[in-house]
Amino acid sequence: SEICSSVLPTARKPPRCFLIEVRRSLENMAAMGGNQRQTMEDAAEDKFPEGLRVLAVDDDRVCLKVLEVLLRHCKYQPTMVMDAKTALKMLRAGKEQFDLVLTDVRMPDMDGFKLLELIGLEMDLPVIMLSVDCNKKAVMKGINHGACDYLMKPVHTNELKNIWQHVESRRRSQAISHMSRDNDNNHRVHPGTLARNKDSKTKSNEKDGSNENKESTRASTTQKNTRVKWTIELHNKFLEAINQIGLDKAAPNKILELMNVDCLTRHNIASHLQKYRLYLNRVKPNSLGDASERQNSSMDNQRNFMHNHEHERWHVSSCGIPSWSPNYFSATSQLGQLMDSQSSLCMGSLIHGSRMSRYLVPHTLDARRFAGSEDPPISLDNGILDDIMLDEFSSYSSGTSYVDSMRDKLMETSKGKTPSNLRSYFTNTPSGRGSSAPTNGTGSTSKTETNMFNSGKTISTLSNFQTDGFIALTPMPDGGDAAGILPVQESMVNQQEPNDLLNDINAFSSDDIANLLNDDFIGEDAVVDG
DNA sequence: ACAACAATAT
DNA sequence: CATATTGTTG
Repeated sequence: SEICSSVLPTARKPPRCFLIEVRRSLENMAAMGGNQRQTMEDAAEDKFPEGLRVLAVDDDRVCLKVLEVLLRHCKYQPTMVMDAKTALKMLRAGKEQFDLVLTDVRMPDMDGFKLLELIGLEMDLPVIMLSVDCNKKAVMKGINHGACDYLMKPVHTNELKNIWQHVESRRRSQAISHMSRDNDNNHRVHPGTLARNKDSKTKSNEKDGSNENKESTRASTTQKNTRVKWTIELHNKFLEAINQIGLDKAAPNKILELMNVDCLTRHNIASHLQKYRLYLNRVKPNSLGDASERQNSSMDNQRNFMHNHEHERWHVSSCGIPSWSPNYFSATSQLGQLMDSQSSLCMGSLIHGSRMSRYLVPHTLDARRFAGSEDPPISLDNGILDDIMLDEFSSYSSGTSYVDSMRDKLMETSKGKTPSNLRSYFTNTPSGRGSSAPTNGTGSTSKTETNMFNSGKTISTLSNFQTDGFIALTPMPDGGDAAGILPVQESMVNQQEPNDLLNDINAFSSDDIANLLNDDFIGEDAVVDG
């Protein structure tokens, strides 16, 4: 009970027989995964923290040595590694099992945060950060990235003595989820007494037994249930496949073949396809049009299809942008299809245009490639986007940057349709920012954009800016609407996805907002790491 | 509590 | 394979 109260103070309300159940689950787990865990649970749970398998990473020899000594002093079973990549390799190889990872933050090559992130993506392991840097921002970064603790460097034994709690806590939450499933089964199949159930379990009976085996093996490998993240990239492949086959003929297996992505199964695709079809129905409930029409418009729809997804990591991550609930968009969608198709772009572009992209890597697939290639973790397969990215990073201030040209185009096409003061937004730099800032160009663009579309409303402060402005991007109250933008797309892009350009425009604005917010609210360059 | 997503069951 | 249900997450 002591543990319960200290480790799980905020846990969801515990089921009735919480303690009993937890204990039972733990016993089960120990029994099942015995091969791998013999070291402890099996033997005696009371001296649990002993032998905790800790993987410690630090590039500094001395620190590492000290750490090792301390860890041993705590009777853990430490494995020391000098760099993150090796650590990752070991974890991936899965040859040795670990209960916890302890990593320094500042390391050459791959830093602790990256390691943390990859571990979070690929496996279910508590990670504790170590650093001399005790400023709040750094700590927050660690926490945001999913670290379960952040210890200041020089580390003391007392601190290390406690780290096992994280392991236990995690294990426990696993146990709880198993437990609830067990409960369900029990209630459904035979509402017998607890004792009886326990008996039946030890006998390892047919149905329940197999189930549990599956679960426990999975749990014992410490691999997460591979949950596929349908990133933009993946989804694009998916769409490509569907377009080749034809929506009506598209079936999971065929799609799988065409997509040629090794981390996907037929089921994954089936699931996604299901969601996709539901989505299409939602957007176009009465689409009785012929195939070709459907194809074309599906192109549009597909863009917004993805936009609900990846927000989980996204808002947590760099830039400190407040999260826009994806629902925000859908909730407002009474405004109609037009908005529907455009609003999505915002989200999509957020993902494309900003550094966030690195969170969107389909995990199993290319964590490897990802880890190997240092800088831009993914290459967006779309040429335009690459260009944008380049522009974004290399030629901000140049007079011929993409931004500038876009601004010009926008100016041109929107002449006369927008209030006269619009022009000033294009030419003047936003008041808050120094005119020498490299992001200047984009800054003004975004401001322009939002203001343009918002011309009817008032945006008085930046804080309104981020929400109001974004929504305002889409619904254009009068006939002036997209007309100002679409022609531009056509003239500049001859790709199959004219919306990409629009997308990219938004990408800038989103990124800008990020920057603006950063500068104005956070003051320093937030969490963005090189 | 709820919605969206993805896995899993039918 | 399509569809329904379940589990997980934010």
